Amino acid sequence: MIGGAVSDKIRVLIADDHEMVLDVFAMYLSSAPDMAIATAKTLDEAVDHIGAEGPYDVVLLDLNMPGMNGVAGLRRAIKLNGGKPVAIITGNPTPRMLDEIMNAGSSGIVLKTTGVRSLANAIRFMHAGEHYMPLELVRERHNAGRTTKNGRLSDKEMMVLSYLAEGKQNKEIANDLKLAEPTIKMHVTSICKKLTATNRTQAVIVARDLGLI
Amino acid sequence: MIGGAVSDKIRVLIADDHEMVLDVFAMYLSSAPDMAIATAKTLDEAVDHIGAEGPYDVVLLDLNMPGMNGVAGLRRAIKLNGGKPVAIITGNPTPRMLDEIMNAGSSGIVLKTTGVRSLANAIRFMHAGEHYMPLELVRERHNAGRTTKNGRLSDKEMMVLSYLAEGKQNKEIANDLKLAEPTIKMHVTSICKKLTATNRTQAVIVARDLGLI
DNA sequence: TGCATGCCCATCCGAAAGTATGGGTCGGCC
DNA sequence: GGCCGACCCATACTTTCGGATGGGCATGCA
Repeated sequence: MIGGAVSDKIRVLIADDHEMVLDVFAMYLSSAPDMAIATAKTLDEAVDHIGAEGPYDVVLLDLNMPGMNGVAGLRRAIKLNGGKPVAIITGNPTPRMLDEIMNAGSSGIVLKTTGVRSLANAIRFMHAGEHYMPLELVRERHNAGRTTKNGRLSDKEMMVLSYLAEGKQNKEIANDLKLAEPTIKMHVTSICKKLTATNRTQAVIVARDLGLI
Repeated sequence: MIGGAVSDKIRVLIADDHEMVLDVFAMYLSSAPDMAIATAKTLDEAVDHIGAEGPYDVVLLDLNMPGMNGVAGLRRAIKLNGGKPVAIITGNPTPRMLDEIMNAGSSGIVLKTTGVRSLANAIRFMHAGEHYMPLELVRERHNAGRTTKNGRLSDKEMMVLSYLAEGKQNKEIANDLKLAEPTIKMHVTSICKKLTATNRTQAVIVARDLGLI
């Protein structure tokens, strides 16, 4: 902490629909004397807080909260908070989600798996203008999951899989990727084998359950 | 509480990969003088605990924890805990998950959205041999979600949708439901319309995102 | 050098999916 | 009674999928 009046607390807003998580935040962080905590249970509540109290020094949003709609809610909050840091707090983010979160302009990601102790440090870090991301995420960013018992998915296969996960059909995928349709079919076949799925729909289901997408 | 020596504490085991959640449990429940809390971060850890310490009076398991594999891990824990109550703790369970959890023989479901205060009561309740389930779940059990902007899904449609979500094909579904294949096709078409999906794969995706399944 | 692997493409085929049309029963509701 | 909606079925058609076969090209490794 660099000097400053006692009243210069970091104003933190935390929003999560898991009231238990909110409880622990309030409990633990109220013992950190340099922060003032506000909480919300939906994105709309959080937005109201920001509207009424002005931008917070740090905003933490749960990704699966009502009103979030994936990164759409994140973007909304970032716009509202006037340039001050907005971060995501979540459990097991998929690689895809990580990309979207960081591309949306988030100041960082806090994992619920990391314990409360590191949270105060993460908040101060982001308040200082840094981007916070746990090491294990950075390391596994590219190679997360993708290894299955039947071999690992190649880059192209991951690419095709992400289109499958949107319900696209082979012709569309071929157009988007500038490839021929048979090539896409081949990739889909390969993906299904590696995921032990019998068709594209099952492949998407398995991939989701595995956190591949 | 029915009499008993002071040393007759309820032995509780809580397993969740969100260390934050574990923290709050330890913090809050240690102030409940009639309980002794143990924690774990994976199903295997929890199993080890049970193996070493014998069955716990109440076991709480996170559904999305490493090693759980849906209800499979729940069944494993129930078998191990020798008839004493095993419950699930989770965020936003889908109707489908609720069915599976209760059919697997769980003693109840605790929502992370309900705050810590009710947790101690839930534990004592289940320790007394009762089945615990939050009211909002009981009420919305049958009618959860299913209403979309294009109308609500009928019972038959929900049934077919659940098969779609397993990647089954029309012929299989027809056999299982003792219906003709064209009928299934009709239902699938109807489902896709109501979910604004262009094919079965997309239907499964939006249904999942909506928590319909 | 040979060989495996990943990537790309073409053609062909049968099966499945999706769409359309038409017709039937049942129950609830005005 | 007439109407509507949910459910059931059949036939027929087009598109898409999944699988198989066969070929070419580049990379890297033994």
